[in-house]
Amino acid sequence: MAMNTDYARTLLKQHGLTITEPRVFVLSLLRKFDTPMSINDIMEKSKHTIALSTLYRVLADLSHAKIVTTFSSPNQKLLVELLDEEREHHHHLYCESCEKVFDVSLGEELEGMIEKLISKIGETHQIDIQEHSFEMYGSCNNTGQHSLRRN
Amino acid sequence: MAMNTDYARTLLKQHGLTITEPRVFVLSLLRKFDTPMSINDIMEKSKHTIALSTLYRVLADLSHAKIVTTFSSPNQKLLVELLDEEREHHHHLYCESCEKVFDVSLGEELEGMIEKLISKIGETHQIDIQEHSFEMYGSCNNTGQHSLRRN
DNA sequence: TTTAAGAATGGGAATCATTCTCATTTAATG
DNA sequence: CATTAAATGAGAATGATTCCCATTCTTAAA
Repeated sequence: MAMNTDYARTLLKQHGLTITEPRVFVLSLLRKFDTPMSINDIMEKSKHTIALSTLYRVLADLSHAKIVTTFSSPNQKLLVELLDEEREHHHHLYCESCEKVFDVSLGEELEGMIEKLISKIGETHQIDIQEHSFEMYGSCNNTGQHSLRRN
Repeated sequence: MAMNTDYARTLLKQHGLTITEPRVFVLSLLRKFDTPMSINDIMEKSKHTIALSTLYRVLADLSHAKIVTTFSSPNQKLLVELLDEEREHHHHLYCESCEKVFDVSLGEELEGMIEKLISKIGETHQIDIQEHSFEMYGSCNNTGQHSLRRN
């Protein structure tokens, strides 16, 4: 899997993280597929050349540096996604039959309303609300069958 | 902890579930505190007289019967909440410093917009969206923590 | 370039939540 | 109260994540 590693190296440097093989691999992979990936996805793609414990540490580091975000799917699997500057604020739609995750943007109007609502709710509860997530769960017409793992 | 068990017994009967001590205890407890509770909360309140495996089974049963709902807090802890008919559709606000969970209603107008938006998104992605969740995360003072820990 | 010091890694053990197994107990029915 | 299926308790098994530590790699300075 020959990948261009410049993207990853630059990103790491920009965030003051040392450039190591596992970090570069993970970032390049996330960039290549440009979709949320699970621990297992990444392990498989690396052909298990990265230690599992290292992968967790790498994701924690990238997450703290705000290079990626992590969240969990309805079946509690950890998913990781790049957090580009250009990538706009979005939410997730899970298909529980084909097990895909789709990025969804709500659009300015609704996001604006939500923001306003959130600050009102924050005041009411005396809580500084830093984040919110909106997730949707559904199923496509692939009746209950899991799709073969995609590349 | 003397509790009135009529509520629980009636509820179980209504849903065709057998009336057993662990089920009655859990439902009475949820009713008494009327707030989302974790596995540990319930175990502590029961003074560990309920077996842990039983508690998981009871929650699974109650959940399938739609007597309760389960969801997880940002630190991946399972939370359980009663699902009354009267209890209106609501969302959750997590305070990550005091670790409380608040029920929040968005109000008719916004919920309506969201519903409309959801059906549009569903069409776009050819997915039948059955559920959605909207969650807010904040803190009442300033200490936060992520699910991926790194010291 | 070489090197020293700190940072990151690999591998495996430890931990934690959840599920499973099975022998025993209990609830519902008549 | 006897029968039968369902539920429970206890602990083992599983699976995900974190921890520990000896070894290796990165970086920055010499």
